[in-house]
Amino acid sequence: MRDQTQNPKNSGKKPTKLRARLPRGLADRGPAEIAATRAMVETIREVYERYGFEPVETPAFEYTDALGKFLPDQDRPNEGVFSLQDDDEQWISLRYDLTAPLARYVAENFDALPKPYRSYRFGWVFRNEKPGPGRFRQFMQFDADTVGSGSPAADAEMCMMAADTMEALGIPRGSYVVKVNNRKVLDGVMEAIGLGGDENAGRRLTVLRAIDKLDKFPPEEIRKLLGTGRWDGGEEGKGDFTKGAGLGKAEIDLLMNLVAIGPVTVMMGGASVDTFNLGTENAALPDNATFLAGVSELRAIGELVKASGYDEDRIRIDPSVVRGLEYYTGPVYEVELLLETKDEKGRPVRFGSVGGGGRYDGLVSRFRGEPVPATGFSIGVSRLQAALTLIGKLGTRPATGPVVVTVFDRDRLADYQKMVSQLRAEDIRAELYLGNPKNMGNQLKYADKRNSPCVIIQGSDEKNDPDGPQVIVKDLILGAELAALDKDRDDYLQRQADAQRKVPQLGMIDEVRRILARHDVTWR
RNA sequence: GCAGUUGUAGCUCAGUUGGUUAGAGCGCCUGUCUGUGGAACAGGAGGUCGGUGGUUCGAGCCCACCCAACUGUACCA
Repeated sequence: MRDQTQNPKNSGKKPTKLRARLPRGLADRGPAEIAATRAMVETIREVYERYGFEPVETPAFEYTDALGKFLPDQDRPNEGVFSLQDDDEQWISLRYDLTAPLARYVAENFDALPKPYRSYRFGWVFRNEKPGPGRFRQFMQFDADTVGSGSPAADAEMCMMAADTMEALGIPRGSYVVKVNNRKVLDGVMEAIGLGGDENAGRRLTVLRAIDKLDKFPPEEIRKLLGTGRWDGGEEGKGDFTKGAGLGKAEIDLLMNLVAIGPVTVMMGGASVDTFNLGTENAALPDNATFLAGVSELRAIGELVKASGYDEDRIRIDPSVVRGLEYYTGPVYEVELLLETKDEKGRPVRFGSVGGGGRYDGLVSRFRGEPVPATGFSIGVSRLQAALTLIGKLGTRPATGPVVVTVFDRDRLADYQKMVSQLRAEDIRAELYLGNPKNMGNQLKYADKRNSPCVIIQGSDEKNDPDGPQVIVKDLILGAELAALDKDRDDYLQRQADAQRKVPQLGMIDEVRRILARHDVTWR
């Protein structure tokens, strides 16, 4: 190749630029999102503190075996989680939730902690899965857990706190619901229809997965999943086939009856065996010990929340709630947003679950020889934030930028810098224009992009004003409104006068304050 | 993972039956503008046409494979 500078156009190979790009399922976050997250986290934190929980944080990495079932095998060490091998060849993984690390922390510090131990924490968690709309490979959760109490009061408290948190975040009563179920209820029913025992563990899992999809598919599709299986192409042989649980019609009827009351209000405090719609087929069920234990635990929770004044408009029993399949052992809860809205294409969007939790009595015990009951609740901060933004509960208005002091005469930089300092001393966000000051237009464009409330200008005319040094304070927000306005003469002239005022330099701070107050700018 | 759809400028998209040097709008940069952003006008930068190979005198267009994104589905502690 010859001299490339002579013919840059046809010289062929340009040095290949590195393409700036982000791995899929991850997202950058700008000032508006960061501010929104901060506000949400602070609100949630206040509620959790009020309930007596204290903060504790654990790192993003844990030994893989401490996280649970994912012991990486050689072929797919990163299935589901992000894992890597440490110097000493031990596998460590990025946490995929905040519960398993807490269990490790509690077990490791068991003797020093007060029991029951009540703590909260928020942070990023990571899942190596296919991302989708609203599903990321890094997202934020906010958890609260009570370790060392098997009392239904601990579970009831989680439900009430979930409800309080939703309302603190501005979601009106009736626009959310905390749904409560007990794993033992479904386990008991499955035992009663002959799915008990280790040899049926796989089928039980299939049943739970099918029931968990009730909010996604109509009942007839769920029946297919409970029976022989389902084609996702809509008809036989089309698309992917999901193998079913292989249940007969009578068993499917029983399960569907039980679960069908899902959306129906069940009186809290009145939960009994009769509450559950079991049909007439299976008289043996009310004798099943697991089922009865589940019902009795639900009743206990129901009575507690009822006594505290939380009615069915906030907390309900819903036998269709399944939640995580791995470690929940008893009560499970789920917070669902009932709001609907439209996406940018006008299609209805349902937010569904924005949080959940349950009792995980086995998780801490794994590390210790003794039983350690625990219950916890987790809010999907990222998902809830997306929902709140969409329904307009979180401001999407970009944060107001700093006051920009423009540079008119290059050799008077020191004067301008001094003005900046004066503003900062008064707790006003301010900065000197640091770009090329050759014309005023560029400086105003910059301030405009920064969302500045106003700019300060001082040229020689103002500096040498017969009435003493003056500055021009230009209100950019008002100026923007002015540009959009229809020309109603008097109004226009009045606003124009307000939008840019010449004031004595000594009155600069006051004038800036006036503008900040006019537009309600606080930078908080 | 499986299935379907789609890949052309930073963004949204044109691009004829395969035919010279691939276009538009918006955005970006520069100038008109050594005293004013959101306006106007003029100019400019920016493309391995997702990648590789093939068919052809000739491929953005046809074929094969690969990659990525989107949608559904599976998994989801």
